[in-house]
Amino acid sequence: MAAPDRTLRGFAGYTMKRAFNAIQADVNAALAPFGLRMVTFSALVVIADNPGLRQSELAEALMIERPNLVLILDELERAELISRDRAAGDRRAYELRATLKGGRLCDRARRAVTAHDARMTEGMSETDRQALIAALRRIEANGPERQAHGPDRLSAS
Amino acid sequence: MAAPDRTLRGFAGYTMKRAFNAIQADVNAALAPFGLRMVTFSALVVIADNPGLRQSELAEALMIERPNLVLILDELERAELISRDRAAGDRRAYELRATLKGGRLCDRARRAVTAHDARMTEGMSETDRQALIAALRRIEANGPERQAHGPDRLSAS
DNA sequence: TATTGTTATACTCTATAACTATA
DNA sequence: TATAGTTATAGAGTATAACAATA
Repeated sequence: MAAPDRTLRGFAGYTMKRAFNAIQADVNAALAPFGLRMVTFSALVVIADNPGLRQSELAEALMIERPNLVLILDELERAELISRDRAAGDRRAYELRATLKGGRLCDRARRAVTAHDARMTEGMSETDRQALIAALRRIEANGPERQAHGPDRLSAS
Repeated sequence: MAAPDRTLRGFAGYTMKRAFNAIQADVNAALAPFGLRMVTFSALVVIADNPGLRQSELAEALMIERPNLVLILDELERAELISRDRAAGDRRAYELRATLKGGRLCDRARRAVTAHDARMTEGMSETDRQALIAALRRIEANGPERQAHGPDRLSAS
């Protein structure tokens, strides 16, 4: 008998949801030894790559609502992986930086995630893997446009 | 300046999460006029394609835990899109079927989702689209093996 | 007045244990 | 004893409103 979900398999969304579930389970298992989850790893990498980044900039980069980012950063700060320092020019804001410990953990976790990524894309050529990422970015770009950061063009009701 | 998340962009998982978020928002918008969500649509399609399917079989096909499926089916049943009939041979089980109304709505919703899928993959060739789905299935297959449905081979602790 | 970070809160999704009725 | 469906519940993840401090 054919697979019960054969119709759904023709849709990119359904197949992507199943693939992402597999990825998420695997990457969280890969990150657990470091005390990280997918979202805390993502935040740590972006902070390490962009010293002095503000929380609101990080929230925008990761498409996380500001309130939800607070607990994520609390977790990283409690583990002494990042620091929140008052910004010099604007005393409302914090500048985020990875600590020495955070930078080291980030490097090790990155290698673990690189190995995880290779495991999940096993059997695909590097060209296929790049094509996959390009297709995913295309889909993201085709999605409903995010609210612009500039002055708003639509007057809401 | 480079994108703050440039490192993460090299990982399939991060880019897939963002692409899936875009897809989910768009498909739910496409399904809202039908009173459906992604998961209720998926359940309805599989039921329509497999008349007489049991709840546990549907749960396995969609990788939804049985308890979570109950409310989804309650919702479809309340909307008179599916029926739950006691199975003839096994009075514990229910046989799921789409009602006439459910079948019609399913057809219309499928067309809307097909249009949504085309919108999200706009700019990609049909070959690229098929390659994307193949890559996603490969990733799913590379994931942690699901528990087998046959006799278990591992004795749990 | 607007913005940064925060608190409180609510809603969805998901996972597990335990129950019932059947087998 | 095991299975199908159910109930209750708890944990994530995510979204919005409102606040204090600052601009």
